[in-house]
Amino acid sequence: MDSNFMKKPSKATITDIAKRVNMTTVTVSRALNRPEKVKKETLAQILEVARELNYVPNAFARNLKSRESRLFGLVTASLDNPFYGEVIKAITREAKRRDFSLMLFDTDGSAELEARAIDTLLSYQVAGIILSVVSDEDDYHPSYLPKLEMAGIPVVQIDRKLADAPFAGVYLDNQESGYRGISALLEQGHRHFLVVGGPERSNITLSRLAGIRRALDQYPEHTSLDVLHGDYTQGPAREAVSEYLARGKRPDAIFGLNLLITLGSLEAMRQHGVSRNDIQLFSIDQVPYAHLYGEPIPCISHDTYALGLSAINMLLKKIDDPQHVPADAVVKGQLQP
Amino acid sequence: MDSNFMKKPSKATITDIAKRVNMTTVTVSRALNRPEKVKKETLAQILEVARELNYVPNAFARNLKSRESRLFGLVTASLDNPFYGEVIKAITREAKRRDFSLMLFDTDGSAELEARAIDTLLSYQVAGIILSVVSDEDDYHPSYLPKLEMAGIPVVQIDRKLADAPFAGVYLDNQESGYRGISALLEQGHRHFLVVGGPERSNITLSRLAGIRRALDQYPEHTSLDVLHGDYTQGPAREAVSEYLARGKRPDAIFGLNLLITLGSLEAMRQHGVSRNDIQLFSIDQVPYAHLYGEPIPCISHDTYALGLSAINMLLKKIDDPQHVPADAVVKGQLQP
DNA sequence: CTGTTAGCGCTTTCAA
DNA sequence: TTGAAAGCGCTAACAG
Repeated sequence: MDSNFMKKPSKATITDIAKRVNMTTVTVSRALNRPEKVKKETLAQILEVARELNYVPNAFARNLKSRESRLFGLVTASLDNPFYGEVIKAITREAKRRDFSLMLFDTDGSAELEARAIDTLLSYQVAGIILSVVSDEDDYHPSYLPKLEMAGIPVVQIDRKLADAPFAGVYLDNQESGYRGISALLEQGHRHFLVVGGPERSNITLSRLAGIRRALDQYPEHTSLDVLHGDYTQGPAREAVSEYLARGKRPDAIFGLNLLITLGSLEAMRQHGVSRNDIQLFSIDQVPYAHLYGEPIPCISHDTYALGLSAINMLLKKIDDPQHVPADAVVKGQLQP
Repeated sequence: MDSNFMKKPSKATITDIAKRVNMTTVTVSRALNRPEKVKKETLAQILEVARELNYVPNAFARNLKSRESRLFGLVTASLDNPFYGEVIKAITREAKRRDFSLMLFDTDGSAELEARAIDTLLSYQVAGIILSVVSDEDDYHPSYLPKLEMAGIPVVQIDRKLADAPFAGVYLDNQESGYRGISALLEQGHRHFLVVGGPERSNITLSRLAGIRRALDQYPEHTSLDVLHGDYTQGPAREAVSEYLARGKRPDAIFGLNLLITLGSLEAMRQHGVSRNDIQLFSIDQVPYAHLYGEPIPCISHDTYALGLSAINMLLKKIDDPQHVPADAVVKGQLQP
């Protein structure tokens, strides 16, 4: 091929340092890792030369030998979904505290990219993985699963649950959120609902819908329910709702089963000149900054920072004690405002 | 097929594969990397065994030998700042396309964490770094700079420019944005302004202010300008503006020099019962979803996706052709609405 | 306190 | 088409 012209900016190694101080690499390695095991003067000398040469340890060499990495992997379908903002914050903070670094992957909703991400993470011998899969439908059986199980590294799932994976996870209280959301709307006097969810077979959507149906079934008065499905993103939700409104439908309230769906619904309402006085809007997940704009959108909000924290702590616990068998955790929602 | 009784799933290596097919590691390695250089049957055999054993290449061993990594580093002060959402999206997408993985660091505004992030990236022999530093003040001279230069790996800065670093970058058109923003407000008839910026000595803030002052100086009528400083985050901006309003000050318009500052200012206004009819609000950077809520906040918006794209492409070009000396790029703002 | 030896998993000549 | 030998940078185990 080509490009052997690339000058290799030969980085300083412990061998270079060793030569300069007339010691062996072993001593240099020790000086760098267990300073107390080296004579003070030697140590000082080595450290100085190291600094002089801008020495940076080679993580690859170190890991190859020690079989231990300080790396976590985080895989999500969309890093830019505000829902994950706080999650990521929590995870990076805790990882940092424990001196781990993070490798982030945005799978952009693609199962193939998800598989690639897992492969890469595995090849980097990560100490643990936090995983939010692209689909939580029952028939999603990612091909990497056997590999991942066999690798024997701790995995914690968040938000979306893989149907048949033996990993613990942190999830939302989906049924309950649906139940409480629709109940709040019922209390306000609304009777006719449009619920906009994710994919028809997504378990999260199914659970939330189950909660909603449970509340409606219990309710003594007559109610009605229409349901639209999308893919948890804004565009499809907007289109579906827009088409629905175009058909002249006017429910009392629209219940978006996640943040982006709600925003998409709101867009559709605006397109059709429908105000939030005409149709009440309700969301699962809080719309960022909404409170700054006047009328906030009522919702079941989730403490996503806590979710991230819980996940990373499960991972860390598992790493500290591999015997430990973590149990699933659930983050409960809170009715806003 | 034989079942697997191994309790400890020690990872398979090419040595394991080699044994199973009665070949050497060399052949296995070749089969995996240059399939065309291996006899078809051998290849098929090797690939099958590899799959059977759930083989995953060890990136560390590979890199140690080949001195070439498929890793990028991205360092920013706050991953959860919406400003970076699209930037990250663009970068992850392009990196993915070229089969690079991303290591993300959130320095949380701490110079020390920034230094650690760079060290880690260097130790992982990353192929390139995209860097948005914690401070763009002239006297910020991070200690890692010599190390980073010496490492000789491509670095592209974004948004915030390190005063004395020899790296190219992608920046915003700060002076111009200030100029155009205040001009828009002047045209609307506003004359008395409060500008809320970042740190007093931040070059970005200085540039934007310079643009603002230039416009005001040119303006024939009498105008006035107050300036408050914060740190580019929401809390301090809110406090500063709140205190300002508490003193009874009522400018015609408040100009927030970035998104979080504007949101903080808006919070302060709400605290003091000041509506956006009383005081016009203007921002640099677009407030996400604001248009969905009615009255959007007028602003100079920046195409942050383009910014990220530009940065990653500079990096890739530099990697493809190390001779290439990239020039700084500037992303221009756009007046909204 | 310091050195010797050995090897992690992989790739790279060079040779067959 | 395949293999033998060597070594990337580092650290563990055992001497001394």
